[in-house]
Amino acid sequence: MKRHIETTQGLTKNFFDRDVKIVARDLLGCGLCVRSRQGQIKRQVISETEAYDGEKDLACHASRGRTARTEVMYGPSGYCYVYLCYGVHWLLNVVTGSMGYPAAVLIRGSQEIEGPGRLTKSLGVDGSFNGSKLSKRNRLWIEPKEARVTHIRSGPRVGVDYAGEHWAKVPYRFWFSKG
DNA sequence: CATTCGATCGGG
DNA sequence: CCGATCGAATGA
Repeated sequence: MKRHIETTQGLTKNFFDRDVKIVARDLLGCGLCVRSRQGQIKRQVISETEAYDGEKDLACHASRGRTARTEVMYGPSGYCYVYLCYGVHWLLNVVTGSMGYPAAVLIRGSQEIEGPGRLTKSLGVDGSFNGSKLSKRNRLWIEPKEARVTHIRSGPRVGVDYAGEHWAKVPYRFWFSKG
């Protein structure tokens, strides 16, 4: 009998408790869901992600150590790291891996909406979700992919040219196309 | 304090 | 191509 727990509670800790690159790939095709206070549910199929992998990763916010902002990334996996970018856009990340190891996946886009800032705006995700656990109870969760995602591509992350020769070019950006 | 600079977006 | 816009990080 197929367990019903995944579709009722969304992805759980064992999913996020893995290497951030694996999680970033595996999130492609999954459903990012938000329930408004009025009870309306919006669902977007994740189509593009980026992995930020620990203090050694010069593009990762945690590369400058533990601060009030990066604290969430050091905590347990499955929690949201939401921060304001360029003073305008809220960007949504999901903490992954072991407790104490700062890593997170940036959700960059869905099949309908391209762009990390546009996606959060459309879903109504803002800083108030920072530090919250992904769960239906907290109005933000991710459902497992329904179909197998093929044609996964990878390449350098966006906007991290400052991160040095290696980390600026490492292929930690993942996306898939319908082709 | 003062200054710099982004994991971006939309408009011209 | 460029300006908007603001908080985190850095340095004096």
